Amino acid sequence: MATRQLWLFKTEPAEYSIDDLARDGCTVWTGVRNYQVRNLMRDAMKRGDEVLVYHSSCAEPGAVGTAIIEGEAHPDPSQFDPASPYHDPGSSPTNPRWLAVDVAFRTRFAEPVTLAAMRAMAGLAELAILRRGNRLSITPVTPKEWSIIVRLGSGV
DNA sequence: GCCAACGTTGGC
DNA sequence: GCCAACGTTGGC
Repeated sequence: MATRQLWLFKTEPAEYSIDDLARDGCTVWTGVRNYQVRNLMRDAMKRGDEVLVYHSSCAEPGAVGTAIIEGEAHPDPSQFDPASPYHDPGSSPTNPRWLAVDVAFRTRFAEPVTLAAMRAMAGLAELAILRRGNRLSITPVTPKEWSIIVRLGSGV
């Protein structure tokens, strides 16, 4: 079995929250419009990779649960939809510019792991989203970081 | 290819 | 709403 990779996905809960994902069970993670993130999805993300779901741009930013990648990256349908805020008139179905992955709900943390709590953990000093100026909506997570955050989320 | 202007992100 | 940080755009 290939090595399992771990990721952190940011989402604005006003737009799509962990509760929405729990309700839907599975969703197409659309709207990535950054080339670095697209390349991560295309080149590094695999079925079975696990995801920390993080709420950003909200009253209490933090990690709120986990999910799993259901398959390889595929063209993001929202880029072709003129009614979508993610519509990209410069992209065409024969040469799609943007990709999406399918993500399935796994767990909702008993306690949200707030940004402040993560900053307070020495073991998370290198976590990508805590680094100054980080703006990527998807970043890799190490197994050690994953276990710290999941343990905090379990309320232990 | 440089780089200034502009737009976006996201915490506070 | 402010602002730092960074990506993208477009004139040259």
